[in-house]
Amino acid sequence: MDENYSNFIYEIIDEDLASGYVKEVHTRFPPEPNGYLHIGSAKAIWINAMTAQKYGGKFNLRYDDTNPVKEDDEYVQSILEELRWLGAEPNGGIFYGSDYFDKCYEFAVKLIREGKAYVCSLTADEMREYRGTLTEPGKNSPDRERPVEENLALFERMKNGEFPNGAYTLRAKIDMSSPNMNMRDPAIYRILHTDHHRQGDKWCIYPLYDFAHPIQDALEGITHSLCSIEFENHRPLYEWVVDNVGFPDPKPKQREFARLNVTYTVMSKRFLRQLVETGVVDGWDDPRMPTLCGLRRRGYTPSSIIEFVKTAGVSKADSIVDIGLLEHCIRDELNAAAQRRMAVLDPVKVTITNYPAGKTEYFEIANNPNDESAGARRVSFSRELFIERSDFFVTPPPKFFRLSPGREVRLMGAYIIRCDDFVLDENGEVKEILCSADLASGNGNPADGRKIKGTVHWVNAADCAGAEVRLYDHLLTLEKITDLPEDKTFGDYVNPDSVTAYPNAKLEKALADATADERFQFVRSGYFIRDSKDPHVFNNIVNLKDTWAKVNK
RNA sequence: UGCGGAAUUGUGUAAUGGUAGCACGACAGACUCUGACUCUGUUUGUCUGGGUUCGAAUCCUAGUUCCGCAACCA
Repeated sequence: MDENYSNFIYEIIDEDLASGYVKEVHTRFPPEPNGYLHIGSAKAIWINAMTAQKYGGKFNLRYDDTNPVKEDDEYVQSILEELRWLGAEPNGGIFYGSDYFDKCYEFAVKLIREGKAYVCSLTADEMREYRGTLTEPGKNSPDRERPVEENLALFERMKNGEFPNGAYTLRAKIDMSSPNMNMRDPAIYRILHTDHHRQGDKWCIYPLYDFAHPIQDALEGITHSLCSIEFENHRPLYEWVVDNVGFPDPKPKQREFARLNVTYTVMSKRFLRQLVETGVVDGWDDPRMPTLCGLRRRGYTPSSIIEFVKTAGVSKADSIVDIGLLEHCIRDELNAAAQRRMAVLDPVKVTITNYPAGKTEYFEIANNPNDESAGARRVSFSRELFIERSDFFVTPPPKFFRLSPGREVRLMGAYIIRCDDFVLDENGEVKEILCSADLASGNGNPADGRKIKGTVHWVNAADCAGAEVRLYDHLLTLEKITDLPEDKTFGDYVNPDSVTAYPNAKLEKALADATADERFQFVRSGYFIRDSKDPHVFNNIVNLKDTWAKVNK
């Protein structure tokens, strides 16, 4: 990797390498399979995968599946697919946290033997009470000094299923008066009589994140465990586990970076799930979702997402990156690579009065003006066409240089036409525009050398029967990201314009020149269709099917 | 009121004692078979107050603001 995205992460790695503490850098991406990956996940993936790549090391995928009540196989496959789609092949292997349950159990027993863990009978409420508060120290559990033999016996009985959920926990014996709440004798095992998506009913006790994660990292030989900032307070506990379980050097080291936030959307799986479950969106891959599968359907390429994450950068400061940057990244790429198609979204009829009825001719139009190798396509032309309603003004505003009475404009790739007249309907709306074409100039430049300032896109009316286009407007727009009152659902915070636009967005008369009967998803000239100050927004339409085929080889 | 983080232009991010740079956006101009793309140019920033220093975004000091932590979630 050529980019220096974060010195504060490289620093420790460079040191470890220089001192010889670490021979080969090994990172991991540890998603909990409890939902679909989103663009925030892409940041974590990129940081871990690219760090490994930069140092010529390894990168693991590890499903962090230690909580069977929240996880599901449904998500396991999608996570791997999306990792690969992003190009982050886990060259260090694919693992499951739950495959280390035996080891975790063994290490827990070891801690008990050494007097570093004890079985506690406090209820959840009592434990909270004993823990103290942010400003007051906690107090020791009455079970804290339970003899080792007793702890061992009790823990084994926990494992054997002799107790109901919540009856006991196994706790690390650290310091109930630590200013870091995570160090106040954290629970490391709990009883949970629930089948595991992978382990079935083998276990009824499950290790908690703070215990399982450092063990998983150490067992896989992870040298640098890069995670998001909310785990920074957990780092001392992470190190406590690694040290006290007694892993040999090089021990894994945790370092943290700020999560990715993007304007007008949220990453929280809890919220995203709510959108799916309440039917606000069609599913996790709804094009308005910030999930990777949603972005993929919307036409984002993996490279554009990586580019976005890379450009947004890495730091430890809270920030919200403008969605405009994401759009810039895809525009930049599609502008160079995507094939153009013309489509008229809000059509008004144009009749070429000096063109013979019944005649059809074809123009060759470049698929991508920036890329000759993309070739050209044949586009049919006849007496009746449609153009964009916004490309014609009866009384043009200043600096408008498209069509209006008496003015000339270029039909893209075809004739120059002049508006001679127009017909209004009973509501005073323009119903038809009557034009004459400069047939002598054809699709070339005018013979007399006059300059034609405007160019508009168009479609042959004959091609339009039955064409259907589906538009996906913005990503979900939210007014508030964090303050969600109890009595409100997530849907209450969705911009109604964005939501209602969706089911109504099938445009009956949308037209595509090349394959009029196919359904397209649209990107305009490499530009996503979204709110824009420019009225002339629907220009060249990118055929995403082709783009996908190209990008996904 | 405890602990741990973080504050650089509209947004994001560089610069570890030596000209505050880059990207996105915005604005202006050129170009153009779309006004897009491209090209050129411009504007705006070191949270605050002290201090050290020839020189401070950077070091010291006192504040301010924001984020995270009191699950048997991750």
